[in-house]
Amino acid sequence: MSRYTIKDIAKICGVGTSTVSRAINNDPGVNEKTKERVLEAVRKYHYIPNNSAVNLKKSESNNVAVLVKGRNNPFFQSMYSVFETELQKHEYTFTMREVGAYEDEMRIAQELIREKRLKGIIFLGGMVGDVDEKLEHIDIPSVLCTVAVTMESCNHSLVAIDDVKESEKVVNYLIRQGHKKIAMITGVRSDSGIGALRLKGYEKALDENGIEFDENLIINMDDDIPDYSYENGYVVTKKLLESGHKFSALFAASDTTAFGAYRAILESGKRIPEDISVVGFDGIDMANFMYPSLTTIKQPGERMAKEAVRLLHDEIEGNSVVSKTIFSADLLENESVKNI
Amino acid sequence: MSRYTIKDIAKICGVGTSTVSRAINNDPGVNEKTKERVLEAVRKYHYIPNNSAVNLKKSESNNVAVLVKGRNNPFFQSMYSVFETELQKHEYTFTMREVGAYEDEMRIAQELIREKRLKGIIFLGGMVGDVDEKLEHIDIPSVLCTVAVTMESCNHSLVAIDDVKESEKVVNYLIRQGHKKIAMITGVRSDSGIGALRLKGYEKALDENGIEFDENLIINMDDDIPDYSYENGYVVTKKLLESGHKFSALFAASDTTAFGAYRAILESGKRIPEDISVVGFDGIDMANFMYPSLTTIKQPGERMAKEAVRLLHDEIEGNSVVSKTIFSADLLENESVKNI
DNA sequence: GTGAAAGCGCTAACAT
DNA sequence: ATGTTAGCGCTTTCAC
Repeated sequence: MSRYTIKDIAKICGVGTSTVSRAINNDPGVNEKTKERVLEAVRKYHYIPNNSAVNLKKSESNNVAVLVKGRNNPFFQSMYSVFETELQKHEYTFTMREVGAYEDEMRIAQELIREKRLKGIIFLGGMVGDVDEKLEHIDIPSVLCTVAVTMESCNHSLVAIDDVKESEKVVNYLIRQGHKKIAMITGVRSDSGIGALRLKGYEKALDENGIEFDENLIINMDDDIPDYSYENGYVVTKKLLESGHKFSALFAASDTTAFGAYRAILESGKRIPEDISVVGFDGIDMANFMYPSLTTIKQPGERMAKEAVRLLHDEIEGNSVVSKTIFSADLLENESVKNI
Repeated sequence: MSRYTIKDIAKICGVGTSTVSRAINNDPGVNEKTKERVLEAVRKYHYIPNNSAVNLKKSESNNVAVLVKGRNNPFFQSMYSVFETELQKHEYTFTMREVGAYEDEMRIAQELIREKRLKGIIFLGGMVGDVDEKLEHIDIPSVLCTVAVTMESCNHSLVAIDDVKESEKVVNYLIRQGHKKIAMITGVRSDSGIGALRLKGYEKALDENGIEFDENLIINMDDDIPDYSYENGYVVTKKLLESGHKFSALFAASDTTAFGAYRAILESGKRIPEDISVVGFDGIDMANFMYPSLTTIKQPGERMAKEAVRLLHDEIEGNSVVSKTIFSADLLENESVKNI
């Protein structure tokens, strides 16, 4: 079965290629009848344009790409449909591209920019380190979304929450509920992203309340297991419980980690929240269906995605160049914390 | 900041474009020195080839695409890295493309075939209805993976499990444990995919054991909520509990649904498995960290992905045309079932 | 070992 | 309203 090109269709219909092109792309100045004839041939022979040729030819497009690092992050899942809807509202077509842990997101971004003649790009997740340097060669409007950078360290458009502040918030909440011995599961030892920021918030909260920092209650995720996984939360919590160090509350750096922690705690015969209170971070769907439901910090994923599109659009339209939006996240008070 | 093309680099280096092309693509017949010179310019000016042009020009590639319907299905998550590794082993480069619920997967497949000059394509998930008709215009080797088709109804390469048989297996297990009043959460009313197949297995198991089918114990997922979501499992289980119909065991059509069901059951004051036994289907990671851990049917995701690649490779190499592999899934006996 | 040139399939002037 | 044609940026003969 052979593949038809625009030339074939033109020949079949006895018209020029440009007429076929116009008919396909709904160009106004085409006779209704010829148009119908062309479209019928298109259907009949299952002609599908070659996007490589289209992209190559067009000097510009309305494509916007969303580049995701850590596609399986459940927190991102609430954002995908929002990106899609919002970009469509602004008449952009969009491409979602996942970048693997091993891949160079900047390289991929560059390839995409050329290949699809992107108008703009949104980076979702990832992107630690010197952001400005990394983005140096991205010569189209771009917005960072949900990346672990601090305001100051970055000279690009940005949508995020203040991980330090929010983590401080939830730990303060625990303290208000009477907890003093608060354990924390933070990122792997080498982590410099959200794990580190959330740990910083934890430390600040303790400090403000005159509670002494106890290294024994800080536990890093296991390097040999995917970080922020259920299993990691389970394994390290189990280790913590076995260590014998006492604590009345546990702050997990993510809801998924908290889920693993639940299992470890319950398995050890302890109850949540009667014996140990637990809080998470992210506010993913799962938190509400855990039993007891998980008290956590809920990031406003939908609003963040929407704002990222808005900033990108502004930048594309030239209305502004660099602007940052830091959202405040809400404490979602569920059942996993006991007032002692 | 301007974008460099191969011509620019050629000019800068004082060579022809073909030399640049050869240098970039590691063509053997290039003088080491010129090659070095070219690559340095490439680095210096951040030249990145335009993939559209590359794809357009090349008459064939080693690209294989994996087209996923329902990317967020957690069961698929264990498969992605396997596809990647296995395809790489066979020297294929691979593209993962998600197709939205609203999108026409066949259209996208066709576009991809032309755009990337695909050698083969794997369809992961989706694909209900008349598969043969849908695939009629896919003129490259293709393999269906984890789709809800029955062996007979499809004349294409296929990797799957037998949903009916496996569901029968888990229900039989419940019956062996002494359960007679077994409720089931199945797909939405209009579902003709896995929900329907798994329901059929349930019916068969009951039938074989002379247990009367009780319509009151079958509950469809709610149309107004994403199917197979936690929430759907929660909502319908709650409804079932409130209906007052008695049952000692609950079979949820997926692990995620079972997770929602857990919450509904526990919230109602009942215990798992003492009061109600629960089983799921899929065998995703989560099942092992639920409390109690969920007894379920574990689909061999990794092996299925591997086999899909093998079949595709065979087909590409012309060793075979159509072959089907039906894997058997294992009953994962965890803690959520009580012997009564 | 290297360059010139043809052409992949399409769109968009520019003609007519 | 429609056809002709020049490239988009690259790879790949084919000469040298």
